[in-house]
Amino acid sequence: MGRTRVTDCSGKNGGVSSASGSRSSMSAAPAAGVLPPKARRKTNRSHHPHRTYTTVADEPQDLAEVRADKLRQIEALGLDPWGHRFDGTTPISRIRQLTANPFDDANPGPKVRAAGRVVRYRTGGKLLFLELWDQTGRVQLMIRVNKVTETEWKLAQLLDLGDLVGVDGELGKTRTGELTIQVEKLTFLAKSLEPHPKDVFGMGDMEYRLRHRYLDMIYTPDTLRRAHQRVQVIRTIRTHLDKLGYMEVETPTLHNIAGGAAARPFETHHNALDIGLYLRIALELPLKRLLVGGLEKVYELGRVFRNEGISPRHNPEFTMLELYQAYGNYETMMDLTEGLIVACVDALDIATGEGGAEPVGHNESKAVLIDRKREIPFGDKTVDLTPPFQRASYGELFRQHVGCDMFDENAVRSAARVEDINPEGKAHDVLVQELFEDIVEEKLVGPVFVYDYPASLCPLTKRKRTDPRVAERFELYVHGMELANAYTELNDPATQAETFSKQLAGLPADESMAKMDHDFVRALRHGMPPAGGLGIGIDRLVMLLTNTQTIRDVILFPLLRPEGAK
RNA sequence: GAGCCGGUAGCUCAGCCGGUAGAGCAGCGGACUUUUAAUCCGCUGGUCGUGGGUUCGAUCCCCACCCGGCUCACCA
Repeated sequence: MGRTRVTDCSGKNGGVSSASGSRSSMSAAPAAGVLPPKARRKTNRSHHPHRTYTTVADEPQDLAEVRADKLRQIEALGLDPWGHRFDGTTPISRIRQLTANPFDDANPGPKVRAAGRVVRYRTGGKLLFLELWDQTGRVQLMIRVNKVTETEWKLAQLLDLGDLVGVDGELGKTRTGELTIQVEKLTFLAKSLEPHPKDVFGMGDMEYRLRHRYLDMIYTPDTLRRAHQRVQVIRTIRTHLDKLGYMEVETPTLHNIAGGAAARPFETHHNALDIGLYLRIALELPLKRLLVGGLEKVYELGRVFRNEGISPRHNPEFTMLELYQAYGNYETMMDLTEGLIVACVDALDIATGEGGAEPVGHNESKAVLIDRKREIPFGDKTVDLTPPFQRASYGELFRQHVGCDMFDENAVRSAARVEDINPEGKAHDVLVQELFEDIVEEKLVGPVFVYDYPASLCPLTKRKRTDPRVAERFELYVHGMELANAYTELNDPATQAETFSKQLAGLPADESMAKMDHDFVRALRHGMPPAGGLGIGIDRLVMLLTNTQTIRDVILFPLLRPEGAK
C-alpha cells in the first residue's frame, strides 16, 4: 500500500507511519485523537498549504490514514475500537421477517439487536442513514441526534464503510416504507482500517476478488451464496451416504507412494524420519485397504493435491469424494451416483423441471424416490438431471463419432492421422483415448455415463468377464466436464502387480500409473472383496449445481501466485 | 509451457495520430431530522504494473520482466 512517502517535517514520525497509528498530528499538538475533528483538520491544513508528491504533510489524506485517525478519535471518546463480546443479536434476515409499522412514538415497534458491517453511510445533518450487512442480509439503520447519547452521536459521525457495529433499536418503517432500525444504542465493534470497495456496479476484477476474498464475500452476493451451497452439497452427501450405511474415514494425506491416479504429486519431506513423502493425489489405495479390513461401505471426503496446471476446471488442491462398496460393481456405482446428485439437487432446491412424472426406478442404492423432473440451469444451457442418466458404452460412442471399431488397430491409426495425432510409438489404447478425447468428449452434453474403457488405461479396474480388452469403468460427463469416475475394483493381486509394473508406450512417466506399490499388493493378497468404487470431484459438482463457470469461484481460496513486491 | 487480451485514483473505468492524465462512486470540509445510486457547494486524491530503449518529449511506440484473465497443452 501507499503511505510510503517521505515527510519533510523533521522530528516527527508521521511520514513513515503505519496504519497502527504512529502518525502524529502537528509537532506542537498533543495526541491527534483528543482534538475535536474540526479543529485538528483545520490546524493541519493551515500548516501544510503546499503539498508535493515527495514532501507530503502527515495530515490525513491517504484513505487508510483517515481511517487510522478516526480510530484514534474513537479511542478519544473512551471507546474500544476493537470491540467486545456482543450477545443476543438476531440475524438480519430474521429481523426482516418481523412485522413493522411506520415509526410512531405512541405505538413503538419491536426492539431488536443486530450486529454487522456498515455498507452504506449517508449523512443528513441531524439524521444518519446507514445500511448494516450480515451474512444473512442487509437492513437500514437510522440514527437521530436526539435518540442517542452525545458520545454515540459523535461515534456515528466517525463511522466508515466497512466498520463493524452493534445496534439496539426499534424496528419500524420510514416514510418511504423502508424497513429500518431506529438506533437507540450504538456499540462500536471493530474498525476497518482499509477502505472497502465502493462501486454500485460491484467488484469486477477477478484478481482483486480472489486476493480479497473476504471483500468479495461481502460485496458479491453470489460468492457467499456459493459458499453456503457448497457446504450444503457436502452435508447432503454425508447424510445421504450415512443413510445408506457408509462409514466416513480419514486416511493419510502424506503418502510414501503417490498412487491411485496418474498425476504429478507435490513432494515434501519428514525431518525426524528423514524420508521423502508425497501429498496424496487420490484416496483410493488406503480406502481399499480398509475394504480388506472389513469396512464394507466406506468413504472419504477430502483434499487431494496434484502438481499440475491451473485452469477454470483445475486447482492444484481440490476436494474428492471416494467411496467403496464391498460386493458391488460399477453398475452399483452408477445408481449411487444418480442418487447422490439428485439428493444434492433437491437439497439445494434448484430444480426447475415439472413434477408429477411416473417413478422410473428405485433400488437399494437410491435413497430418493425418482419421482419428478430435475432440470437445472448451467450457463446459457439447461442440464436435465432427471434419473436415470443416459448410459453409453465407450466402444459404441467411439464407433459412432470416430467411425471405426476401437479395436481395429489399422483403422484407429489412420483415424489418428486424420486428426493430426502422430501414432508413432504410442500404444493402441493410448491412441484410442486421444481420439476419444478429441472427437467424442465434446459431443457429450450429458449427463451420460460412459462405460467400458480400454483395459490398459485402467490399471486398478477389473476386466470385463466377457471381454478382457475392456475394463468395467465409467465416467460421468456433463457438458464435456468429467464429474465422476468409477469402476469395478480390481481385487486380483497378481493382475494388480502386473498392471502396476506396466508403463504404457506413449505416456510420459509422470502420467503413468506405473508405480509399484508392494504394500498395496500385499493387502490385496490377503483378500479384498469384489467391490465397486466411485470418485466424484466435489468442486466440479458444486460448479454444476451452483451454475459457476470457474473452479476458482467454488473454492474460497484458490491458489494464486504471490503478489510479490508491490 | 504456448498463443491472445489486460494491469491508469481506494473501487469501476475513459484517455484519439506521442505533448507527463480524466469521470462516476468512495474520501475530506460545509448545508440538510425520513434518505434509497440522496441532493447541493467546495476540495483532496496518480511513480499510468516494473525496468530498459527510441524521442526534444512516452500512459501511448519498441524490448524484457512481473501479475492476472481467456484459449490451448496438461489433467487416465
